[in-house]
Amino acid sequence: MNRLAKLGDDDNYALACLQFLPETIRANRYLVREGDRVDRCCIVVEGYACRDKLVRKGERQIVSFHMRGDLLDLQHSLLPIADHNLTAITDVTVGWIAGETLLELAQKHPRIAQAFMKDSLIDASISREWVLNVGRRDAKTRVAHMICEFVTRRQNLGIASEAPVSLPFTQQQIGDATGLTAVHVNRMLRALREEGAFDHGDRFLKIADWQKLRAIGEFNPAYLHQAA
Amino acid sequence: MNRLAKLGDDDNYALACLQFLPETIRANRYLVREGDRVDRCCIVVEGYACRDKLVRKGERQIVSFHMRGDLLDLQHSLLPIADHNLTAITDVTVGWIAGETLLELAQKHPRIAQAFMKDSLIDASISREWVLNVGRRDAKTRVAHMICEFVTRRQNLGIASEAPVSLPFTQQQIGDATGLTAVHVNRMLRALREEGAFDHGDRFLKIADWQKLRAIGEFNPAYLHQAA
DNA sequence: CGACAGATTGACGCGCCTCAAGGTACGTGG
DNA sequence: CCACGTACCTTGAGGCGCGTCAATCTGTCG
Repeated sequence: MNRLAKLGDDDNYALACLQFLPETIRANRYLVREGDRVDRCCIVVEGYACRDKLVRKGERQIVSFHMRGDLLDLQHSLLPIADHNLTAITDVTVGWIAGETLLELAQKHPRIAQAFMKDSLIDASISREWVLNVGRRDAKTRVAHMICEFVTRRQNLGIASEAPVSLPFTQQQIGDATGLTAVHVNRMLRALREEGAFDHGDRFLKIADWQKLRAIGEFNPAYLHQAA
Repeated sequence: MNRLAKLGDDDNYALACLQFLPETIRANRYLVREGDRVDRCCIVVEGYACRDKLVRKGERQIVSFHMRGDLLDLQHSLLPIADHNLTAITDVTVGWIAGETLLELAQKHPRIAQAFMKDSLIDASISREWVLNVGRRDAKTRVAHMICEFVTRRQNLGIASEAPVSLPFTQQQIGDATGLTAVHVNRMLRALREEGAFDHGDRFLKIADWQKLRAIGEFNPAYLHQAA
C-alpha cells in the first residue's frame, strides 16, 4: 500500500489493525457470482484469481487476473451488485474485509482513500490495455502480451524471474483471457517457443529472450503505472 | 454528481465554486496524447469524445466513448502519465480543471471523494464489459451492444430516444470501438437494419425495436450501475 | 467545379474456429 | 497392483467470419 501513496504512521497503524476473514477456495470455484449482492472486498493472500464474465452461449472472457497482494473489488463498497464473477484460477487464499470498514477507513484517512483510488485507477488502466489487446492484436501478440504482463506484475511483487516460474494458467484460461480458443493458444505457445522467446512445459515458464517476447507482444509496461 | 453520492450543501457549494477552463476541439483532434504528462482533468460540456490507444501497425482501438457530463481522466490527478489518447469524436467542448484542485476538494469533502471513486469504478466496469464485447462476441452482437450502450447512456442523461437520435460515430469509429473494420461494420449495420432492429441514415439512428436490438446485442445495462 | 471524407458493395483470401482423435499425467477405487 | 476416469495438452483437416483490396457513389465544403 505504501507503493500507492505516502502514508503516515497513523495510516499504517489503522491498516495494521484491520481484521481480515481468511478463506481458501479450490481452483475454478467462484468467490463471487455476477449479479450477487456483495458488501465486502478481498485481498489475495496466496494463489491466483481472476475476474470473468460470460456471454449467452456460455463462452467465458477473463477480464483481469490477480495475484498475491492485489486488492479485489474495492468497488463492492460502493457498487453492491457484482458486474462480474470472481473465480479462483488456482487454489487461492483471500482475506475478506467489510466494505463498510473500508469506507470508514477512507473517510478518516484521506491518504488511504487516495491509495484506494490509485489502485482502482491502475486497475482501470489495465482493463483498457486489455480492450486494445483483444480488439486489435493478432493471436500471437495477444498471448505474448498477456505473458509479459504476468511476468512483469510478478516482478513488481519482488518475485525473481530468471529461473523458470510457475505458470498458473491452463491454455483454456489463457484463451479465455485473450479471446482465443485453447487450441489456438496451444499453437501460439508453440510458435513462441520455436521462435525462442520462452520455453514452457507443464505449468512452467522460462523466459529465454525477454526483449524478443516483449517485442512480439508489443508490451510497454507504462499502463501498469509502476514507476515507483 | 448527486447521482453518485449523497452530497451535503457544503459539498455542492464547493462544487459550484470550481473554476473550469473551457476549450473547444475539432473532431478527430487529440485533447491528450498517450505518454503526455497531464495534471488536469476535464468534463465534457458538449459533443462526444473517446479514449483510444494505438497498436504498432497503427490500428486504433477506442476503449470508451464519452458524452455530456462525463468526467474524463480523473486519473490524471494521481497518475500523471497518460496511458491513452483522448480524442474528439465530434467537435467537442470540455471544461478543464487542475488535478491538484480536485485532490484538495476530495481531501476536504469525503463525500465528493466518494463520488469520484464511484465514477471511476463505473468507468472501470464499462471497460470490463468492453473486454467481453470485443473478446467473445461476434461482429453483429458487438455493434448492437455498442449502440445499446450509447442509447442507454444517452437516456440516463435525460435525452429522449423515441425520435431519431443523432449518431455521432462514423462507421470507422464504430469499427475502432468494436475491433472491426469499417467495411464489416457497414455490413453489420445493414443486417441490423434489415432485421428491423433500427433504421439509420446519415449520422442518424432510429430505434425500431428496442427489445430486438437488446436481444441481438446481449445487452444488460447492469454494468452501467445506474440503478439510481 | 474539384477535393475530400464517408458510405456502400463485391470478390477473394486468411486467421482463427470447429471438430476430431489421440496422448500424457494423475488421482481414485478395486 | 492395475483399471478407469478426468483434466489438460497436442496435432491435423477443413470451414467460416471477418479482413483486404478495390471500385463506385454520395454529400459537403472550398
